[in-house]
Amino acid sequence: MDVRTITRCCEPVLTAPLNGADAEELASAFKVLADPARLRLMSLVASSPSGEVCACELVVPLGRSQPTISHHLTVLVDAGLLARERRGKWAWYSVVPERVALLRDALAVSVH
Amino acid sequence: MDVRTITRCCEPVLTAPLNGADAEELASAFKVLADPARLRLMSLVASSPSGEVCACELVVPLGRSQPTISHHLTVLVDAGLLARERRGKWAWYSVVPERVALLRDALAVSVH
DNA sequence: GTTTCGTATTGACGTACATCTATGTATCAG
DNA sequence: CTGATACATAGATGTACGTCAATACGAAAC
Repeated sequence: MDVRTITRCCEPVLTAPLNGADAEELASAFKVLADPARLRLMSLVASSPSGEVCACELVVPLGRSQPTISHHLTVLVDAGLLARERRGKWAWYSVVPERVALLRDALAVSVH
Repeated sequence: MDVRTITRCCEPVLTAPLNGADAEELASAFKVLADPARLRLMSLVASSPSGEVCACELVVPLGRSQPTISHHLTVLVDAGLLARERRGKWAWYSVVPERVALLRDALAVSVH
């Protein structure tokens, strides 16, 4: 998903019927979160005191190969959930809270 | 996912590091929402004035076969997101807002 | 009982994707 | 320049799952 759509994604699921396009977009967003490795990466980055984590600190705790971690981090960055900043040889990642909040708001419950 | 776990699922993603088991559980929950057909079903049921919808009203708007709709509805029920009630030949579905709220709360953002 | 209708299940097929190994790219040290 | 380090990319493989046609199940009508 294009990060530039961050201000408009996503329509609430539970207030009005979703059309096909909005459903595809929102499903793609949830698909990024629908993986245990990516959820753990999000939580590790978010729970860091400094708010950012070097990729080198993420391989061991997840117990996956370095390419796999790199792949998941790229997916999260492409989805706008993480921000990547390169410093020399290292890549530092931080959570984009506005993006998470948008997905959260998509699950707003309307009381009947 | 077992509906009986409704009161404990899920750990917040962004406040503390997720262990493997919690990550698996939460990923399974999001996986249910990571499908456009299921999101549209949720929105159609939720936006019904009466709060419940007959399965017979859900096939045409989604443009999929009846078995496919039935499959998705079963997935949503098994995940605790929808409740099914049979009345004679018909099956009526309603949203379980507490369950949606739990997933929503799992995306709570902790401000640094 | 028989038929009809609404829904659920089964089995098959194709696609998507998580993961790995191997390799490429970029940066720093010497 | 050379080697080492950190990360990304490419290609391959196995599994998961969305979808359908066909069938089974169950309830109501006659």
